[in-house]
Amino acid sequence: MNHSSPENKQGQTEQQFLEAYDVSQFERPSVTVDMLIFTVADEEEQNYRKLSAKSLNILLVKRGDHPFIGQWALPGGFVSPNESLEEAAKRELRTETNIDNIYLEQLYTWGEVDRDPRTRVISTSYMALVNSEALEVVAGDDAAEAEWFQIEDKWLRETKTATPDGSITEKWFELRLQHEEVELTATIKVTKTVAGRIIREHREIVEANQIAFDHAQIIQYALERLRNKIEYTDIAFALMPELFTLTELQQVYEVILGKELLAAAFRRKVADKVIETNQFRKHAGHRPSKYFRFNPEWMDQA
Amino acid sequence: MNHSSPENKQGQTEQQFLEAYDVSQFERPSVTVDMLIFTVADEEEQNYRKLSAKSLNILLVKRGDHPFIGQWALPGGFVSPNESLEEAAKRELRTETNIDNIYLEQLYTWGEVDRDPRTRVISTSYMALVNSEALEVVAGDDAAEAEWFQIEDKWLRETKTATPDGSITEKWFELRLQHEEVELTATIKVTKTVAGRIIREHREIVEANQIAFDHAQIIQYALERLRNKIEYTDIAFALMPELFTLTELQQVYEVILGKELLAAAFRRKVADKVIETNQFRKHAGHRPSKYFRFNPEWMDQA
DNA sequence: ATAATAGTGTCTTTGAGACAATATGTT
DNA sequence: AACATATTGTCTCAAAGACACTATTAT
Repeated sequence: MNHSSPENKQGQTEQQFLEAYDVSQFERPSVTVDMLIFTVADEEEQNYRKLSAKSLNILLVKRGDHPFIGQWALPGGFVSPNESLEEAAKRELRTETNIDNIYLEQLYTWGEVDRDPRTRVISTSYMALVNSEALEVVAGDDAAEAEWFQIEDKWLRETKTATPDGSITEKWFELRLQHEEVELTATIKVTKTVAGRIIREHREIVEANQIAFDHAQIIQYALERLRNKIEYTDIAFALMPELFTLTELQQVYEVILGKELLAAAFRRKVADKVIETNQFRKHAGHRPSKYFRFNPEWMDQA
Repeated sequence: MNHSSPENKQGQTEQQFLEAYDVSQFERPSVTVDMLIFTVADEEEQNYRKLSAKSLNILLVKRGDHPFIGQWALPGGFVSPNESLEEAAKRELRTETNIDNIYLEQLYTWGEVDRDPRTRVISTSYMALVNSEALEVVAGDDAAEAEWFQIEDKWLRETKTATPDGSITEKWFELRLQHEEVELTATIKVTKTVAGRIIREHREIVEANQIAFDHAQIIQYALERLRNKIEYTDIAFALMPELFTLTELQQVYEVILGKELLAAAFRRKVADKVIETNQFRKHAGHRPSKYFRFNPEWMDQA
């Protein structure tokens, strides 16, 4: 990359320009990262031989200061001047989970002017997926309380209105986050506008109980992304331990998609993505199931 | 949302806290938006009865000042304190195209520490799609030169290396942007790492000629997103004029996907998404083709 | 008449859904 | 033996790919 010799209209070379550049000439917002750390966990054990159900969980921290004091929020923090966004995300992840090498993906950047009452804050959200065995490793040295909340994202209702050149579809979802006795809820409205050939989507919090900032909205967005991506990528395996049965894998798909799948078709679909081992999950009160591992040779659309 | 009464450890109510909040306590980066404005245009007319080929184009502006003076960059600018990210993107769009109601989607936020030599700049990129009829409406009052560059994204080569618990796949792409006599090129390396069950992707500029900042990388990322999304959403129609023939629609898919499609299958696939009109495209030296329009009632996975 | 595209019919292949049938350790 | 799940086989249906065939204009 050569960009040295020429001068600008003020007759400055690039070096002169950069030396004279006044960093403070524009007002700048604060920038933070928010972490959506998901895992799939077993729910309480049932009667003696049934399989335990799975649930999708997200890590939240209790706010110890204003604003939204006492409410629950996504873990996160400010991006320092000398670290990239992704480095900041990884740093937050380490602080919260002590786990290092896990799936991390940038989700979206939230930039509404008044999303934080303190000052202008622009926040980039990252989604991390950790496998259920890591679930115990909660919260590092951080003073804040951190807990796993069980997620339920319930479709409530939908309206569709005609407009001159298209339509507006509004969908309401109820997000319910639960940890022991604590239950957080929020209602989110997703608006899809078709005008001419142009489709737009907009997300908005109708009501939030004990969920800080716009985080209910962010969580609901992440859930939708997760549901989409699990269908055409291999992220599901990031939620699995090293060895797993195909039924466990299927349960993970089911809890994320929110619907039941047929075992036969499911097994056909994942057949290429897993490698059979010769170990078995035993002592379960029924036929033992074979353990599989992820097949790293598998490549989507290779 | 109630968050009023309680006090924090310093005994402040929320109101007291907010009044005392020192905005300047953290160093803050600059935040910008970068616009990826795409359109599909006819290439020069061929011999008397052949169809004209289509090409994918992107709008770039020539830099009039350091850094990267004289090179070409994505249009964009700083986000002001009183506008949201999306508002900033729309404002930039208006400045560059004078078009208002077009497809706009947030793509990704780029946060490497040294991506701008002036100061720490975090940039959120937005992708806009404009229909070919709007192509003439280039560059508003902005002093900068703005031009449409024809895009070619060529796969160069690929290497795959085994690691203890997975593999590393590197793909090289050559991005070539052309406007009349001006030709910009860049080589981008996309690295896909499989380690255990975790897959990561990383993008990096190997070499860039006359493309400013990390913008070659951003463009290549946008192209990949565009290729993906055209397969499972209706964004293609945002690139079409009000009325279009099915062959034109197919050409748009082909130029974005970079491969030829079979007409019969293509027509079946889009059949539900379009509405037949009774107008025809004539005087073409061959059988006239029927004009269609987008069917706004169509809903993916309704 | 001919070039060149528009548009349809149909055979094959592939993959998903449905569901029946078989297999097997634990209590 | 009975339970509860594991695993496979097969029929059906829908969508995609391949390709041949028919239709229609301007020159």
